[in-house]
Amino acid sequence: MNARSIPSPAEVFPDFLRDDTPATARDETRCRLLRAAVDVFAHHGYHGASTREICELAGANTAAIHYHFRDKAGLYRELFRLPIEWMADASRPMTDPQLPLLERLAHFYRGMLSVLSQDSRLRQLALLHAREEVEPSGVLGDCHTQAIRIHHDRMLHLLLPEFGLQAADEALHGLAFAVGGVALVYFMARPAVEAFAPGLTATPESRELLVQRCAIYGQALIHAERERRKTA
Amino acid sequence: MNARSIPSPAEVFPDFLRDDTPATARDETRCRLLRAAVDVFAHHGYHGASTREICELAGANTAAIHYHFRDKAGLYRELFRLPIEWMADASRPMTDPQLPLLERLAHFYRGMLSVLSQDSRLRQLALLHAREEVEPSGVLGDCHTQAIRIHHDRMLHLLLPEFGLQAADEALHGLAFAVGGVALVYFMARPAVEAFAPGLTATPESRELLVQRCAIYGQALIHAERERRKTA
DNA sequence: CCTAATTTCAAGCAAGCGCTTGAAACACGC
DNA sequence: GCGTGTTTCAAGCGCTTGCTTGAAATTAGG
Repeated sequence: MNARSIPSPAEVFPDFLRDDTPATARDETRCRLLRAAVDVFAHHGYHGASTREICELAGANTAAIHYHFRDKAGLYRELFRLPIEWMADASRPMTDPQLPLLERLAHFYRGMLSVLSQDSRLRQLALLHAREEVEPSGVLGDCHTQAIRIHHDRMLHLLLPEFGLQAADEALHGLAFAVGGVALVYFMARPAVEAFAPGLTATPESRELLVQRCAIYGQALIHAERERRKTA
Repeated sequence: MNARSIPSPAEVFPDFLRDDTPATARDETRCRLLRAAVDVFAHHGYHGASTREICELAGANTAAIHYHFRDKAGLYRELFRLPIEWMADASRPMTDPQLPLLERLAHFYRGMLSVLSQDSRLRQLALLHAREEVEPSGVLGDCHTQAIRIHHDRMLHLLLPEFGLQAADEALHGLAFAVGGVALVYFMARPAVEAFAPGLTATPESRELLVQRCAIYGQALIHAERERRKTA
C-alpha cells in the first residue's frame, strides 16, 4: 500500500523489456529469448506457441531454452516471475490521497489504458496476464491474479475512506470490480471494441478523452453506492 | 433488434446442449462428440485440447471426428456455428421498452451472470466465447465477436432513447461498454473474483443482490453521461 | 435375406512437439 | 598459451499430435 515500497520501473525494470539497455546486454541469448518469448506467447498463447518458433525469432538454438530456463514452462514462468508491480506502475499516482477523487480515478484508468495503447513489449506482457486469467496455462500457480490484485487493492484503498470503512465488505468489493470493469472491457474485449467503435482508442487524444469519461463514470458509481447505502 | 426475430431456445436449442433430447439422439456419436468437445475445449482451450481426449470422453474412435466434422477445426467451428442468440436469450427481457430503465438493466445483468452461474454446458460454451475474444484460436473468423455484438446492440438500443439519439456516437459506444463492463469482470476475471470476494457469486441469492447493485450502477452511469452531455 | 449405403473401428502414418546429447566455440584467470 | 568453466551448436531421440486407411460392423430398403 505504501507507494514508496514499490520500486519504480526505472530502477528495476526487467532488462529484456527495456529498449535502452546496453546493446551488449540486450544481445545476450538469454535476453533475446525472453523478448522473443513475450512476442510468440502473446501471439499464440502458451500451448499454441512452439519453442522452435521462439528460438528462431531469437536467433538462438533450441537447446538454449533448456540451458537458461530448464524448459518451456520455466521460460514462461520467468516472464511472470519478476515483480508485477511494474505493470501497474502507470497507475501509481492514483495512490496519492491528496488528489481529488476524480483525478485519482483518471490516473487509475489512464494506467490501465496506457499499458494497452502503446505497441510495446509491456503491452504484450499485459495481454499475457489477461490471457492467463481467462485461460490459465496451468504452468503458473495463481500468481497471475496478483496483477489484478494490485489494481483491486489500490481501488479498495481509494474507496474505503469514501465510505468511512476500515475493511471492505462484499458490496465494496463489488464496487471495486465495477469501477475497474468500466475500463476492463478495453483489455479483455479489444477485438470487439475495435470492431464496434475503433475511434474510441485510436489516437492518444481520443484515449485521453476516454480516460476522462471513465473517471466521471467511476465517480458516478461511487456516488450511487453511497446513495444505496444511505437508503438501505 | 426485433425480439421476435430471435427464436427461443426451446425451438432451436442445439441438440447437443439439451439434456432433455431423446436418449436415442443424444447417444449418437456426433452428438456425444459435440458434448465432449465443449467440455474439453473449455477446459484446455483449442490448442491445448487433443482430439484423442475428446474422443475418449465421447467414447468414440478418433476417426469419428474426421468423418463427422472433417477435422479438429471443423468440430470447433461447429460449436460456434449455431445461432449465438441463444446464449443471449436470458437477457432478452431487457428489450421490452415498456419496462422501467432499472428493471431493464437488471434483466441485462441477470442475463450475463445467469449464464455463468449455472454449471451447465451452456456456461462452458459461454466461456469458450470469452476465450476466443482474449485468445483467438485462429480457426474462426471474427464470428465470435457476434456474441458480444448482440449484447452491445441491445444496450445501444436501450440507450439511444435515453439520450434522444437516432444513431450512436462514439461516447455512446463507450457508455455501452462501460455499462457492460460493470458485469464483464465476472465473466473475464472469474478466478480473481472468486479469490478476492468469493461470496459475491456464491449463491443464487447473493448473485441476485449483485444483479440489483449492478443495475443501480448502470443507471448511475447513464445519468452521469447525461449530465456530462449537458455541461459539454 | 440379400444388397448397398452408412457408420464405426483398430492400426498406423507423417509431422511437429519438447527436450537431450556430446562436441565445438568462447571467455577468462594464471 | 594453456586449462578451466561457460555458453552455443547441429543432430536427433522419444513422444504426441492431427489425420488417414481399408476393413468390419451396422442399418435400411426391396
